[in-house]
Amino acid sequence: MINITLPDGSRKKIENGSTPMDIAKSISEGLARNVLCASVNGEIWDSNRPINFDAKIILHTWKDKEGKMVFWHSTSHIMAEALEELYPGIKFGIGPAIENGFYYDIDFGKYTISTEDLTEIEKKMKEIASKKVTFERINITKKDAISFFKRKKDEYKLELIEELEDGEITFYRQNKFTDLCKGPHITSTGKIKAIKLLNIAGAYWRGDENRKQLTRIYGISFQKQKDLTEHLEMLEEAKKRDHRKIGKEMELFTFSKKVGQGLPLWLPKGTLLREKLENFLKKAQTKAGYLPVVTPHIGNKDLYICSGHYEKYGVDSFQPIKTPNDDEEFFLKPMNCPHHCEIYKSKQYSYRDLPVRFAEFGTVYRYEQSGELHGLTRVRGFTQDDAHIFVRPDQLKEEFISVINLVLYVFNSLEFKDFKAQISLRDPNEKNKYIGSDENWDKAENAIIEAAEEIGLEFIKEYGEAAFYGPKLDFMVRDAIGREWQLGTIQVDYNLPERFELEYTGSDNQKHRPIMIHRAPFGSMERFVAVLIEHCGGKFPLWLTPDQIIILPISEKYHDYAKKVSKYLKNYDICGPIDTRAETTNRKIRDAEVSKIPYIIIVGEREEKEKTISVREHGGNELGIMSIKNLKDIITEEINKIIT
RNA sequence: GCCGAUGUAGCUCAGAGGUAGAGCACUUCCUUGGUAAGGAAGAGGUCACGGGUUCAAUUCCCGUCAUCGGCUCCA
Repeated sequence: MINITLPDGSRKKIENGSTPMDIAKSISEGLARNVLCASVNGEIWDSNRPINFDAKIILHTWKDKEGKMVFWHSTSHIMAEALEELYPGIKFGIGPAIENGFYYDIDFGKYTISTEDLTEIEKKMKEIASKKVTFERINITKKDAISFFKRKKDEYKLELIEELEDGEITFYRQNKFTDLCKGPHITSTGKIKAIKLLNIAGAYWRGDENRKQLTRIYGISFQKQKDLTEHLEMLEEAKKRDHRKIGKEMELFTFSKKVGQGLPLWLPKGTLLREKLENFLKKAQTKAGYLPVVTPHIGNKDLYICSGHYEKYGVDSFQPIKTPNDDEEFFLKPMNCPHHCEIYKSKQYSYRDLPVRFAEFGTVYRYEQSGELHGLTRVRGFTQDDAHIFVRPDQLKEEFISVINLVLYVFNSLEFKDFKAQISLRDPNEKNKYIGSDENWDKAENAIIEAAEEIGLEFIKEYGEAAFYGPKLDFMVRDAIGREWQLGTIQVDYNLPERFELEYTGSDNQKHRPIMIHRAPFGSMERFVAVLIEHCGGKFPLWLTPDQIIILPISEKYHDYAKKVSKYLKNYDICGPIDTRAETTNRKIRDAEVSKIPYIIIVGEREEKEKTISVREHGGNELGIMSIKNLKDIITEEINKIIT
């Protein structure tokens, strides 16, 4: 007999060699039906694999990430089997589960494959799944494993095996398909009831661009058809909310081949939206003691040699702009911090002056690889809502806390309710990758962690994700349809103050070095607007939307009255067009609804006579006849609720 | 940058070796309307760009550029 402990702390004695499935059955039939895999002393485990030692057991179902991952991983094996049947002789790379589904990297050799083929592969997969066979775990010696894949002439698997220790190698087999795999897998292929292959892409073998590019097929699977339908609907919804599509429809921004790839052009409506965001943050920053600064778009080469960026990013990233006569070299600025350091240096500071906070909506330019550009989320010229804060070491934690609070204020105001924080720390094994002393790194990392803990911010730690000059705290927000985006960032930097020899005079009358905090709550205006568009599907909150109202005169006779209404509202910064087309009212209403304007104002004979307006909210809710002042009050009150 | 796909009117897209079509939008006219598409007419395209094959290329081939899906990268 062995002892097992369940997550609720309860203990059970079971027969040596029992499986997680046996344990599930002893709890309930329902659980046994749903269990997909288990954690055994923290190791992920097949539900039909015997346990012969005392262990802590967690049973995983579809509800757990582990359950889904195993389910999807098993589906990728089924895809591989289907592919091998359809395209004999192909070779396999790796086929893991990912956040939403699975993929397999395949060397198709002589075959070419396109999206049209996916339907047939799916069909084959369903056929295989419906056979309800088990995934069989096979322990195999390294020698036998090698000879197996030598027979298959699969150099990719052979390469993987080479790196494994003899004795720890396992194969998994379902039907005729056998794969190198450490598992675990679900018990029966029959659990996979709904499969969808999503797309095909190229992927380098082992992520190395110097090695062969394999064909990657992405897919997802579910236990119920209904779940697949829902997932596909979510993808549809994401497509509808795509900021590139909405940006075009709502005339927010555009791109031009002539201007250049990755260089967004903000249209009037987009600019209005962006300026509202900027003003909102400026106001909050003023309250928090930030000082506005403005710096030019280029900087002398010496500036970047001093900052160390030139050395780090080198001639590849920095193409010089040369002055005609005296041979000076300038660079488009890829970040604002060196400029801000020089602003700091322009005067002397006492310890009483700190923290000093310089804020600038600074536009920067970075050469992103052409294949990486994507709408507004990845561009070559963008504006950071940047600020650099210079603090004394004893102020670091406190200032970090107030920056976190500012970021949280921004997210709350913009209805991003669901977010998490990631603290990026050094890779403890590769400390030489970073600049700055060990001691400073420790201090900075601890300050961030303590600050986050102090205000009760939930966070995860990621080792090896820090910038080369310091640790950071990034915010990931979850949007309305569940996707995660990285937005705001706060970074501690001991490096630049050192390189720029920044100083303040302490109470001891000695020179001391400040610490610098880089921070950007939005990250970049471009990226943030993109995420905001997708979060709200183009239906912006009232205080941000470029047009809050649209006025629809019933006929031409009421155009003058419409203009009066518009003028009145404009006095209170309530803006929007008048639809003067010779169209029916129904038509104008429809178009106004499609354009997502929050308030539709209809004026005709009655309204003109009574000096009123008829108001309808976006979505169809009629507010009825009211005075113009009444609507003004409704709108200003709603806006004031957010912007306090 | 790499692999693959795509590029036709302002937008969404159809089409074919013999120099182009729809819907929406736009303009004009008729209609003067009451809470999600009134009617008619018109205008609008070197078919991304540059080569090649051909009697003939927007269509086939090659290259370039851009976009999309990934990979790699990201101060």
